[in-house]
Amino acid sequence: MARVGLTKELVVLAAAEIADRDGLDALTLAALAAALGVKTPSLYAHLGGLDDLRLRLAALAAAQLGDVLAPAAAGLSRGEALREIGHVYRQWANEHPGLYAALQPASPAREPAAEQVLALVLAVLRGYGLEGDQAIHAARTVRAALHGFVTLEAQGGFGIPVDLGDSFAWMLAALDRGLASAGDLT
Amino acid sequence: MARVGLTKELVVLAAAEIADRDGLDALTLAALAAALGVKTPSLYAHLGGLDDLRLRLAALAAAQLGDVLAPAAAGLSRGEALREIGHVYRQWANEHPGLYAALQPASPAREPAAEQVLALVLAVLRGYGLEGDQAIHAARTVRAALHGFVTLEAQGGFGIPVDLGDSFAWMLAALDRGLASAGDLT
DNA sequence: GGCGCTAACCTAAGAGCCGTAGGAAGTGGC
DNA sequence: GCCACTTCCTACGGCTCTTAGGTTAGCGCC
Repeated sequence: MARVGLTKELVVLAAAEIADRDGLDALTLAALAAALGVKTPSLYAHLGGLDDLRLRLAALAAAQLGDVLAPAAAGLSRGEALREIGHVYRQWANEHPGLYAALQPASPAREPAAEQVLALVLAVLRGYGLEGDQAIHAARTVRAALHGFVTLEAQGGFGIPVDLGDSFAWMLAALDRGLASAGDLT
Repeated sequence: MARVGLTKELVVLAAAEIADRDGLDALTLAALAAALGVKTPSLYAHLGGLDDLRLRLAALAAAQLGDVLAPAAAGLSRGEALREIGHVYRQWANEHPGLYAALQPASPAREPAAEQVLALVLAVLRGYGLEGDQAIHAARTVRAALHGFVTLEAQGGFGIPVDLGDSFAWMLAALDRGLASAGDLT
């Protein structure tokens, strides 16, 4: 019986590929096992099951997203930083639809990366003069807008034939103005 | 064999109740049949199957959401209208998590209601002086923010103990300022 | 009032999914 | 060379949706 030589890492990476290529729903243990040249039960040597796989995938996704976002805003401030973060976020989500979908629902597995991203966003918001609860409200606003846009885009939720890149840039500009005026109000 | 006397409408309403109470994932044909006091295959007399049920649920959800949104902004303009629409949207989504989830992914079934809501939003945006592509960008911005916030809230994606209602109101205010300044720029 | 048709409901069965149990075979340490 | 460990297997159970085919309840019509 030819051994394939799987490891947890290989299994999760293969799962990520399936999720990104065929959609998160198409990621079944049967499909994953087939992609690895193995029978389904063999996966249980490396995984605790489907739920465990999903958690690992969420952790991988959170780490990857954190890694691409971390350097995005370096040396930039306010509008430029927001725009850069937004575009990197959207690009990563578009390139990794399966992994992005795996981030929901929130799970403890992505806590560390989530805090990293939050810290990054809060740093940018300080440039707008936003701190304390104001900064939390603003961070949630930015996150909701980015997540909402990217999610709707992935599902084909935007029907009208107007360029999505333009709309996204417009949204980031509007957010910039909204955050700037919030900072001025304090 | 006591007949239950099902109709398509009753079946879909029962499905909506299950989805809102137990989550959309818990809505299986077996669970639905059990709730109706019937065996699973009997549902196929009223439905085309699980996919068909989901489409009908999406249509029901779109119609309901359209109905609560339609009168929300009556007689109001700009900031007030945006705030009112936002709060009604969030409240409905919070009260009907299963139905709200059934709206995704986009399906032809919700087209009519979607256009109704879009027209409503565009009318509000005209108050900001936004028309044409600008209005489309703005409508997408508003939709992304609302959808993102509500979705993250439903999944418990906001971890920090700062009041969510305050954050939502803050977001709507920031959107108002962002849209207002966009109108000024034209 | 009784017949027949429609449709609502059933049982049975098949394919696919996840997950568990228990056994065989390859691989590294002594 | 042998033993222990790990990987991988077959076999099975229970759940899902779905189809096929048969039975029965109730309404319209003669």
